Amino acid sequence: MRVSAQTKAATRDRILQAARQLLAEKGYEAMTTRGIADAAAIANGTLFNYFATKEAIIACLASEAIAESMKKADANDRIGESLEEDLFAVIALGLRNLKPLRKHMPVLLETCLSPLAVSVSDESTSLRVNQLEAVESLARKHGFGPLSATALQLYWTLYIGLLMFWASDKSPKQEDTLALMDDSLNMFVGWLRTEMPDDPTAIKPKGVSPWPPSQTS
Amino acid sequence: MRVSAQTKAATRDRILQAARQLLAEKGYEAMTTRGIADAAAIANGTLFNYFATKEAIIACLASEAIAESMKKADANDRIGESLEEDLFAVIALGLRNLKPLRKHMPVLLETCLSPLAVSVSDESTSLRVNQLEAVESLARKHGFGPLSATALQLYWTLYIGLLMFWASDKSPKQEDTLALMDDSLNMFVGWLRTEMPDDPTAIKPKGVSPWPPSQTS
DNA sequence: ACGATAATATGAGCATGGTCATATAAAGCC
DNA sequence: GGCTTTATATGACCATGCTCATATTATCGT
Repeated sequence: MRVSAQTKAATRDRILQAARQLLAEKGYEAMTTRGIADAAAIANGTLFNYFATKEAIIACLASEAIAESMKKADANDRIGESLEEDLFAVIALGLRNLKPLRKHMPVLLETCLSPLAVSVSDESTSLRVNQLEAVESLARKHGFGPLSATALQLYWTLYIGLLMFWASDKSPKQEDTLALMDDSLNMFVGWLRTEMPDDPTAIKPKGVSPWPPSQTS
Repeated sequence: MRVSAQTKAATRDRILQAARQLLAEKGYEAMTTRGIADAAAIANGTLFNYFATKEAIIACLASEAIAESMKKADANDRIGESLEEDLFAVIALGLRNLKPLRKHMPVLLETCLSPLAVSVSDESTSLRVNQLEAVESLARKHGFGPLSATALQLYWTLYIGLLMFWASDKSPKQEDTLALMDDSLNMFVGWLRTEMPDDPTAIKPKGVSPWPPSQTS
C-alpha cells in the first residue's frame, strides 16, 4: 500500500488538526490517541506511524507555533536600543503565537520543552537550538561577545520559567508575565554586562560603547 | 479491618523502601505500581490507599530528601560573608541529600517540582514554600528587605534549572553544576542588589553597609 | 493488463496506572 | 466469647498509550 507523499502530508495535517481541536476542547489527558485517530479518520495504530508518541504530537504543535514566531522575528531584523528590548520583542512575539496553547503549557513544558531535556523529540531540541541561536545573534548585534554555554543555559532556564509563569498567570491581560519578563531580562542582560568580554568584531550600535555596566534598564 | 497507626506507618515505610529500591534498580518507568505493591507485600489496590498516584510516591521520596537537608541547614545558622555564599551552601547541601535520586531528577522535576506547578501534591508545594522561606530569611540576615514575589519566582526558576542541569551533568564530580550554581547565584544576588530597597530592620553583618551595588562577586 | 513487491494501514492485544464494589478482620460492646 | 461496626485490604476491572503480526493496496516491471 504505497501512498503518495501528498496523501501522507495530508494525513499528517489531519492528525495535527484533530489534535489541536481535541486539545482545545478537552485538554491533554482527555485527548486520547484513539480520539485523535478517529477524528483524523485513521486507525489507532496508524497514528503511531506518523508520531512516535502522544507527546510528540503536542511537541509538534508547540514547535510549529514557536518556529512561526521565530520566522517572523527573523524577518524583522530591526535592532532596538538595548538587548533587553530586542529579547523582549522576540519573546513577546513567541507568546503571541503560543496563545492558543497557553492553557496547556504545563504539559508542553513537562513533555517537550524541559531544559537540557532528555531530548524526547528532534522537534524540541531543534526548537531550543534555534531559539538560542537567535539570542546569540541578537546579543552579538548589541556588542556582546559569543555567549558562554552557561549564559545560554541560564537564558533557557529563565525562558522556561517565564513560560511556566505565563501558563498560570491569572492577571487580566497576563501583564504580570510581561513584568516578570522585564525583570528576567534585566537580570540576565545585567549579568551578561558584568560577565561577557566585549566583542570587537560585533556591530556596535550608533558608535556608543555598548558595554558600560552602569545603567539598570 | 481496623489497623493500628503503627501498622499503617510500617506499611507506608515498606512502600517507600520498595519504591526507593525499585527506582534505583530499574528507573521510574520500569518501576510499576504492581512491582512496588508486591515488594511491599500488599495488593495493588492497597498501594493507592497510601499514595494517590505513582508520582506521589516519588514526590514523597524527593520531599523527604530535601526536607532532610533543610533541617540540617536550619541547625547550622552560621552567617557567611555574602548571601551568595550562604545560598550556595544551602543548595549544595540539598544536592548532597538528593544524590541517590540524581539520575531520576528529570522525572521528579516534571512530576512534582515544576515551578508554579499545578500543585500535584501537598508535599511538593510545602517543599517549595519551605525552601523559599529559607531563602527569604537568609536574604534578610544579609540586609535585604523582604523579597518580592518576582524575586522568589526568579529564584525558584533558577533553582529548578540548576537541578535540571545537575541531573544530566556529565562532568566527573558534577563540578559543572557548581560552576552554574555560582553564576546563577551571582546573577540573582547581583540583580537583587540593584532592585531591592535596603531593609533597616535587618541584621546587618559587621556594620558594613550591605547594599552598595558595586562589586561583582 | 497483470502479477510481484513492498510501503503503509489496521486493530487485536499488551502492560500500565488507577478505581471500586466487595471481602476481611480488628476494635468495641454486651 | 459472640456480635456489630467500620476502617482497611483486595483484586477484578477499566481506559489508555503503544506494539506488532497481518492485511491491504499503490506502484512498478513486464
